Amino acid sequence: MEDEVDRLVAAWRRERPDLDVEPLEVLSRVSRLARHLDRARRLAFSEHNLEPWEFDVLTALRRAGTPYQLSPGQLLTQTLVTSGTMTNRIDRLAKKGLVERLPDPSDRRGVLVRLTDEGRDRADRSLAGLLAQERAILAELSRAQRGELAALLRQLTAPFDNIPG
Amino acid sequence: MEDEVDRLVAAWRRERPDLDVEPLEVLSRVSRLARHLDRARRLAFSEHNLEPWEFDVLTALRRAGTPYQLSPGQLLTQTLVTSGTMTNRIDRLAKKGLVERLPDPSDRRGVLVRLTDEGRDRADRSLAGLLAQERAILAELSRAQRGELAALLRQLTAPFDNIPG
DNA sequence: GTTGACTGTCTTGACGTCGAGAGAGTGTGG
DNA sequence: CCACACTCTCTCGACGTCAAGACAGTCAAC
Repeated sequence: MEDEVDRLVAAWRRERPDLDVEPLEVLSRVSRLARHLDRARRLAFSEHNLEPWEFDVLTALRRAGTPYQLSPGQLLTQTLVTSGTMTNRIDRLAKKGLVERLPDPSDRRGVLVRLTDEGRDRADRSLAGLLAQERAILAELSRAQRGELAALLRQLTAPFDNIPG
Repeated sequence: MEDEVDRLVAAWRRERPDLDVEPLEVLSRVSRLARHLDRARRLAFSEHNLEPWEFDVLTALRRAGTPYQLSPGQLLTQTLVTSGTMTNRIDRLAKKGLVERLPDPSDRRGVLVRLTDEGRDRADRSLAGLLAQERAILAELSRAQRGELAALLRQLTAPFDNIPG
């Protein structure tokens, strides 16, 4: 089955036969698929009255385990946003009663963001919804193919995640 | 090599052993990698004084071939943005002299967006830069692996690209 | 020809993100 | 113990995106 990137690559080969556009076969697909996923997630979360960015923060805290708290800095590296954005997100989530800010007892510059009980419930319920949706998207592939795909992607993400950049 | 998604999945297995989080192995990596790619592209384009969104529009027109023109609607499907966003992008590119708006001779509702000579040069020059950067990122994989990865991703993107959604 | 559904583009207002930098606090080397 | 470089969070203004809807134009059925 052909996709939009096949058409894109064919067009470049016609217009710029002097260039090797093979990299686009992988990375343009990654970018476009991510964009489609964003849209699908937005739709799935709207049933739970959650925005994708809210999900990202709440689940990062949920994953941390009891007592469900992380510093803003730790949340940054997990969600790949800037510090200004995270301050804003925490403000809005706190106003909705899903998280609360506590002073970090061991560093007076620092802050700890803690999930409230309601925040924890919202995180748990929306995760199940997300997984159902993602399973449907991945039904195109066999279990073995999904494993291969995950392994190949890991090779590309690992350098970004480990060499801090 | 471990990546952030490995840590994320391990955390869920500890916190929610009742759930099957296998889908995250693939789709969280796609989302995170796309985010890293965005940042890298922004950096690469800044050498050419171009924003990623400008690149997306200019190259879509460049790929169309002589006379380098497409309707706003065609640009929408290629760039996955909404119509309001595209209107705004075209306005800004027109103000910079990289594209111009022409009335569509065959449909008076319609508009054609055409690349100017300078727009074309910018598209061509920045594409080469992007490809170089992407080649570096993909050097982690063998040629055969890149082919496999592209094929697996195509299976996931094709439904989105073909069933209009 | 008119009607009515549809299409293509643009307008508007709200929202979220970013980049740059400020301010408070830490901790190490001299 | 003091300076200085560094870390952490927050502030601010500019910007780009989105969703919803307005509006003009098209086209097929009658």
